[in-house]
Amino acid sequence: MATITELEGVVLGIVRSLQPCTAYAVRRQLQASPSSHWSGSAGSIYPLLGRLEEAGLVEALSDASDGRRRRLMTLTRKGTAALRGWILEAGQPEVAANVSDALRTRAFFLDALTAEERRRFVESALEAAEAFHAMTVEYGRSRAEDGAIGRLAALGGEYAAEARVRWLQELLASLDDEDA
Amino acid sequence: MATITELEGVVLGIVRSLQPCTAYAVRRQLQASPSSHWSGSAGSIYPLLGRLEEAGLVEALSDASDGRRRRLMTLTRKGTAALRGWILEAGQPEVAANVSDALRTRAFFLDALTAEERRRFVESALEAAEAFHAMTVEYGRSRAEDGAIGRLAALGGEYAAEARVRWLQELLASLDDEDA
DNA sequence: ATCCCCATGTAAATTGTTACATGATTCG
DNA sequence: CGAATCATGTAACAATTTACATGGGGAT
Repeated sequence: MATITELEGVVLGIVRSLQPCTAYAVRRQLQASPSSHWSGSAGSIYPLLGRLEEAGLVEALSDASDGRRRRLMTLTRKGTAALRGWILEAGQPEVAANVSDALRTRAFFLDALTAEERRRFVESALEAAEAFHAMTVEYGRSRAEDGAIGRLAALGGEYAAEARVRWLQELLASLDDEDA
Repeated sequence: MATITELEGVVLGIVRSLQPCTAYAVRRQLQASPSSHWSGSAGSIYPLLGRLEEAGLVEALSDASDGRRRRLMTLTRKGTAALRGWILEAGQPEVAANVSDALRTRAFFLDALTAEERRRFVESALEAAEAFHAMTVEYGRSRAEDGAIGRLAALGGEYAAEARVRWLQELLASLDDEDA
């Protein structure tokens, strides 16, 4: 069972939760996520689903009953197994280490700025982080409708967003100390 | 000033903090990060620094005084400006939304698993998340030597890792409730 | 009618990964 | 003297982004 990529895992998971569904519905779901890590562009999703189909992980059923041509996707048994395998990789150190945060990344280079710019950075980053946190909360609410697991999964994003706000507040406070 | 990519920003920042330094030193710095988001492979860094050089953001000084041929990189004034511009993008919503976490991503699809598998997922994920948290703490200690800003930046990663552990502990507890 | 959403795709360009290739130095 | 580390690169491949191209349905 050739290992699948992150995006492939996500797409399998979305297809399973919506099946039978169109590629377009998968894209919308991706775009609804507060994280912009994947664009959910047509150029990524259609070729990707084509690969999954060729590999026998999803099956498509063409339908044009209402004039609109569609391809309705479903996971095959093999696809379900691949999805489960991918989820259960979670114990591997590489998976736990696969994190990123563009805001935090920038903070590592703060000494390239003047004290004034630094303050501007932290203030605007804090604002953006708070707005993002609000988005994760909103997203959690929408996910809660899909059951307990959806809510719990979204909670992880809320906690992370919350932690980032707290961190930036402390950064701001320590800049104040510096000035004093 | 054409906007630069995330990895380009990071590389500019690292070069600035170590300059004059080799591409190899930049790679090591990237690889020392607890996050595996970028591999810091030769295949990414050498071409990237080539592009930055061509764009006039970094300058290279060839040196082979001790027999080992090296190219010592320095930021140009233009490179410093680009770095500052990149850092100060932090207020934009897209930057704050540019986050990812492979562990959390998988949790969204937990209902594809049986109750038993779910428990296995959370237990192994928690273990991996704790190990990762320990790595961030260790990393923070090493960064602290480079001054207050380095320590504060690393703290963001620690908080995020901490929040993830907390979240998984709650997930585990809610699975227990479910079983009972 | 016109605009927005549904729906499917392709093409070019960029970016990054793995693997390969080479060679000098340093440490045990 | 052999292994690890320093050091620089390239080649083939994979994956994704942006932009383009097309068309039907439903609402105002």
